[in-house]
Amino acid sequence: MVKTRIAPSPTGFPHVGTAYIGIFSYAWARKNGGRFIVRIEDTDRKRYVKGAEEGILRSLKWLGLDYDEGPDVGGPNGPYRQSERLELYRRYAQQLLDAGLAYRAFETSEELAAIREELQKKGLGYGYDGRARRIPREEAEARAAAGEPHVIRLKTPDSGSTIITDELRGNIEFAAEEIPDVVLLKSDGFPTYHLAVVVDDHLMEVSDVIRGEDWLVSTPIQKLLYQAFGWDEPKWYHLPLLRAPGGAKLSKRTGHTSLDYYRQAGYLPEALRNYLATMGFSMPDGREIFTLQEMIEAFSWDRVSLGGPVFDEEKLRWMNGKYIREVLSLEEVCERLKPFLQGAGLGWESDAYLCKVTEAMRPRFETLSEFVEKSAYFFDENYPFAPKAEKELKKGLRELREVRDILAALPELSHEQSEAAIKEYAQERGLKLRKVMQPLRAAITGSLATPGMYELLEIFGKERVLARIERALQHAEELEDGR
RNA sequence: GGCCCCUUCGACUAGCGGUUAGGUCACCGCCCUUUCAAGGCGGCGGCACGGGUUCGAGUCCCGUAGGGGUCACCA
Repeated sequence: MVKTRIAPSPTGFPHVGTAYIGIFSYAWARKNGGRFIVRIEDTDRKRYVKGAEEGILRSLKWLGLDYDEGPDVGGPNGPYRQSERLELYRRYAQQLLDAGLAYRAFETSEELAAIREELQKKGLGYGYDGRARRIPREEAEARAAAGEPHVIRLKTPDSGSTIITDELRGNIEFAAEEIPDVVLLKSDGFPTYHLAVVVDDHLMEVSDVIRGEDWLVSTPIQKLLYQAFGWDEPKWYHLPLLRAPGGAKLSKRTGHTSLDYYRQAGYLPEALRNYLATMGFSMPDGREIFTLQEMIEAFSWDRVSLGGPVFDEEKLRWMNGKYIREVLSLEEVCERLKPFLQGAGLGWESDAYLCKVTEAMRPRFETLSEFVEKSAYFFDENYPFAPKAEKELKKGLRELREVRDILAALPELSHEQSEAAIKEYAQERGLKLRKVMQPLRAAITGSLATPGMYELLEIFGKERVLARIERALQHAEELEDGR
């Protein structure tokens, strides 16, 4: 059975990179009718951030990546939090020690720094020369028994090479000199990534490891570990890393990397997930808007490209707008807008009203928060007047008063009736339509960028329109006086 | 710097030996139009470079360059 996992570290906010890898892991598992699991890699006590795990799990769910096993849902191979599996790692480290495949090392961090520097001078790329291998077994055990702080290191080959198979790139060969005797168990008794990931992936029966390319060069270490334990290694897939505009790895400095940001900015999880999927994956028919389900159906590794994709928020915005105006139903969009309106302290008289406004605004906003920014005048009678709107008001006072009377004479401001009346008025007076529309628009919205006038009139209704015009007229007078 | 990976328009990508190198975002123009959008139509723009292999290379091989990753008791 195909089993994939996402293994985030709770060291901060939920990262888009986690979601990106998660989407591919999820798709591959579902494609094969397999399982997708979440494991929390919290073995670094220094970098642990309280609440980070919750944020990550919430984000995965938000994106629709439901997992079959995880720290909060359990599963047959738990616990799914590495900090709760320490005994396991110690036991397996001991096993390697007993087999002579690992050894205890007693250098302090200062000594290691010195060794590293020395090796650096000799032009060697990494930081430990394996000197503790020479400590006799009995002596090492005695020192350990006496409580001397130490780590356990993997004994890697002195010569030859290790060849790994990356499913996306083929065989990659690493010379023995490139594979250091890495630490497996730290002096605090916690495992390092290498030990923990191998033990857990094996015990949790992960068959396909899908992760970021930054892990590629550490794969031989893990392969060696699988061999040391006598276990079958999983298939390895290394996805290119997301880049920031300019090419550097996406980071806090170069762009928005927190999933919380995207949620708060009013991006839809469907759109973000869709956009992330296009970072490396493409549909056979070239379509860019597709559901998770459609991705799963069409998914194939030879449709995945290996160049590091640049994350372009501009295009994400476009895609989000596309979802708002073409993918989600109008009712769905209205629902999603509610928390954003509430967050801005705006209320709406009824769902029907909110939906009418949303319908009119639909082609005019690309994120949910943008709707709030551009639509406040629909939800507040004391809307402000933009400078440009004030200018239109002053220029068109006469037309505004006249059109007010025209509208006041109508029984109701339906699209059809308003249009007929306004057009007739403009024609009789020989006015360009915009000469009457712009002052009216400025008056009833305080803005010059709005939906069509007849929709506005219908949405507000006669009473509110007339009240708004009066208020604008008054505002214009105050402007005159102030001058 | 050593090692490893990657390389098609500014960005995301299609292409899997024979294509006028296609699509999307962005940008520009036109249309629609009461404003702003959306939408429609059109345009700009690319196979990093050099060698091979081949009747024929964006597609295969080698080299160079560029970009990225990695060299922790972090993941």
